[in-house]
Amino acid sequence: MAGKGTYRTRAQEAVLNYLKATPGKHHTAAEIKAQLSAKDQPVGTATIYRQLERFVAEGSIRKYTLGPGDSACYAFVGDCQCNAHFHCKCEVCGRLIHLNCDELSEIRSHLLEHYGFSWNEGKTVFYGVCEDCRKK
Amino acid sequence: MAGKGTYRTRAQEAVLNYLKATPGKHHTAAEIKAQLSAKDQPVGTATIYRQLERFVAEGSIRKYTLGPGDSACYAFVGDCQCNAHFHCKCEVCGRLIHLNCDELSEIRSHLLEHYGFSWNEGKTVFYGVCEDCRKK
DNA sequence: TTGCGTGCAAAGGTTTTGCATGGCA
DNA sequence: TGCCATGCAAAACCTTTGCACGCAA
Repeated sequence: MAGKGTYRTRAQEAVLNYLKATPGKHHTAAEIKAQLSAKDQPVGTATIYRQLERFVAEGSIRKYTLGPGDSACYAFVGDCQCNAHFHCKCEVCGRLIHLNCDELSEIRSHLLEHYGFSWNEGKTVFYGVCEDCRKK
Repeated sequence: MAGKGTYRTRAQEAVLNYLKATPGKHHTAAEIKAQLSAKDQPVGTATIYRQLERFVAEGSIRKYTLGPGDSACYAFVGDCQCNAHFHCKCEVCGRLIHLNCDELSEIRSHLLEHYGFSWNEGKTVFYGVCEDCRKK
């Protein structure tokens, strides 16, 4: 009884390598499927979702959700200190911004102190509109 | 040619009044439909979505999206728009906590001022672990 | 009367699940 | 060989859209 996530398979590597090739850049499930097919490494839709789910749980990749009806985005997380800073995602151009900010760190203690909520900064994404897109 | 949003109808009032009854509290479209049916004021699903869309555009209510697959939430907004509404989702029990907190509102101006990032609070969810689950 | 609002049903899109087959160890 | 992983198809899910009828003004 090896348990889940034991085997290393072709489809598994294909998905992870694809995301690994562009760290920090986000891709939808449909996009991944299309790209892998173009590379002669076709992977079934269900498998892609299952792998993505696994990688997210492992912490190798991160999931960004925009809203119902829209598709979710996934991006590779390097061994970079992504857990130590904050992410802002632009809803217009899709850009992902990384911030190191002590003032925002205060939110953490505030939430814990006043609401008993232990904030996982690494998994939280601030959605909004970035400077460039706002100028237009 | 009166234009859209001209008529005041039974279904329209029913939806708005339901949300108005619990300001700040969030409800899904399905929940609204079920509750109105229970009140002998049944409203079609499509109509509910159409009304919600209108009220959101008008600014009377607010839409919160959690993620693809999940349903969107809608809540009545009082006259004070300074009081932002934040969401914390527990990764353990899945509970959604919504809080009004002026201190957190400062994040918004901070992000805008220092990074030119216009934060969409409604779409942002803080992930972490809630008080109850942390005690275990 | 005019034409907006409604309701039903069907479509649209993303994600999940069932089940038999294929592949890793 | 023993299971896990895969893939196809179908289901589940939320939301939107088309169309004819009803209702507000």
